[in-house]
Amino acid sequence: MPIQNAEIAALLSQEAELLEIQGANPFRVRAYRRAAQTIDALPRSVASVLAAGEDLTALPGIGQDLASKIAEIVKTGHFAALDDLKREVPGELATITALPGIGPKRVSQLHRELGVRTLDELRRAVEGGRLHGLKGFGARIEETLRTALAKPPAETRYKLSSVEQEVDALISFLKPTVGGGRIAAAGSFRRRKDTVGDLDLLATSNDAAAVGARLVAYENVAQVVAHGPSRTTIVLRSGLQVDLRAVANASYGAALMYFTGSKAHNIALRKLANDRGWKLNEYGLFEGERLLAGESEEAIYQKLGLSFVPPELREDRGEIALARGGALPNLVALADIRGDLHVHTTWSDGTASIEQMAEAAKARGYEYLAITDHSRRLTVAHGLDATRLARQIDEIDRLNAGLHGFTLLKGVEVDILEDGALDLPDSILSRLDLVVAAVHSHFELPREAQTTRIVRAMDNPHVSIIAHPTGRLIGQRSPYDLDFGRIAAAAAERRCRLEINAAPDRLDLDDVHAYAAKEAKAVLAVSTDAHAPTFLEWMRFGVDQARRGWLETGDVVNTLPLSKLRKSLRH
DNA sequence: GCCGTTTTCGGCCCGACTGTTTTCAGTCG
Repeated sequence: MPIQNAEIAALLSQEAELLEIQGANPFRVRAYRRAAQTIDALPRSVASVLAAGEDLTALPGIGQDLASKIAEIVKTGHFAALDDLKREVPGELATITALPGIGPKRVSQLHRELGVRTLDELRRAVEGGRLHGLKGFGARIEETLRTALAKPPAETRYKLSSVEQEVDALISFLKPTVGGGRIAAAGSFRRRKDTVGDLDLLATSNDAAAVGARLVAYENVAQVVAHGPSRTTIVLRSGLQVDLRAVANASYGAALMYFTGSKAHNIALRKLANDRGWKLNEYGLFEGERLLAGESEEAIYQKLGLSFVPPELREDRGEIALARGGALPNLVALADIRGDLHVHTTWSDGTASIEQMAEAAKARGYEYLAITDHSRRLTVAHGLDATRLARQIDEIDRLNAGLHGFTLLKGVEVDILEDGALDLPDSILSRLDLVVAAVHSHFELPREAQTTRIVRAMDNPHVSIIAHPTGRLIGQRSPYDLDFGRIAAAAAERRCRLEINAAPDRLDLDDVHAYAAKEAKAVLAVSTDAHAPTFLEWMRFGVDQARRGWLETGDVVNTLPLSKLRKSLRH
């Protein structure tokens, strides 16, 4: 099986780690990191890009040298330069740099002077008091190490939806200290990434120190990592790290921009500033000492000759070049969504009646709502057989007669069986307005079989949408093995839509896949998969991911008004 | 190692905080 992008990226990252420990040119290290990031976010597999005879040097941050190294990895499955490097620098040293307070310099020193190569050896060195007298290692660092070694920090990311609750609580807690100033969440949270590693808060206040002091006093603080006059870092009991930065009002935009990131986007912007002989930092855009812009992000982008880049696009995936030409996509927004095309009711495993779901959808200002209960194979969810589905169709017809300015669409979420056949006969599917098809079993099929299975399901002309196409559950279940390029191309050909499932623990497709789907000219549907009326609110999480995938209204089928949606569904 | 509407060589984002030091290196974001 061809090597996956994530594996290539991991090899490049390892190379960067070891080069850094070795003391290599930091820009060379960065080049490997950047290449790893580019490959990781690439919508198509590198193997298929190469197979198509395309040139990797077209990708940002990949030149001749890296292109040939990546080609070597794809061809042989090995990275000779990394293997060589591992002979000079033990690969396990990289695990030690993950400890707080220990970076490449100290790890290299530990290796050089104490022969430490692994976490275990480090633990023995600390316990044996062998760090005493080591230059640059004082009592505090030793204590930090002792703590970290006893309980290694788990690399966890938190679901966007759960961080959102924490943000609301923190902001209302800190609000009293900012006076007339502002407070906002930035970082990957503001970029609406599906998961958040740590939370970045920004405040403007006349009394910056007071904001930090208040954060340290927050009841859920488990640890204060750093606490200075303008920056405070704490860890909450939940394990979530919170970084607070306070600046003056005149720097709000610059600080928001800096703290929103991404890091790669910032570096690219600062380089643009440099090219003009200016300097960009979290306090503003400067020509010498003179402030050119700083209070708003808009003004800074404008000065740099760019249109405003929505936070969701700030990943250095080509957005800066487009912003220079004023050619950024006009991203889909929550207000563009006219209905939900995937919800459940008490007819299967939902908790509310069709009427209650319709009521909630109407209250959201929707024009339509598709009722898509499970099919018979999903017995645990009381899936519908053809007979019950026929009764539900009659029930919806009856309800529609009493509704005004709002329409219930007749649908189903039909199981895709192991061989790609559907769980209900065409005779009943043909009576529906739309058919959502989904994989709920046999997640372990090999890539070829899984891909063919889903393409076969799309071969059925009744199938309108493939639900949660990769099957991932964030933090719980990996996506099943798929050739997503084939899925997206097949969807485009058959005019079958691919879903962005907005449920916070799915967000499936994710941003990168959504982008790839658009590239393949497939159309998407953003749906909540709500099993209760309140969960219709999840739509915004789906729209967030759609925006991160560069989608515009034309890419999302449920931005269409009802009449056009109906035409589209008929093909 | 990458990259060029000043450049194919010489740059490469920038600052806060900590700890261990007496002026700064390392780490982090």
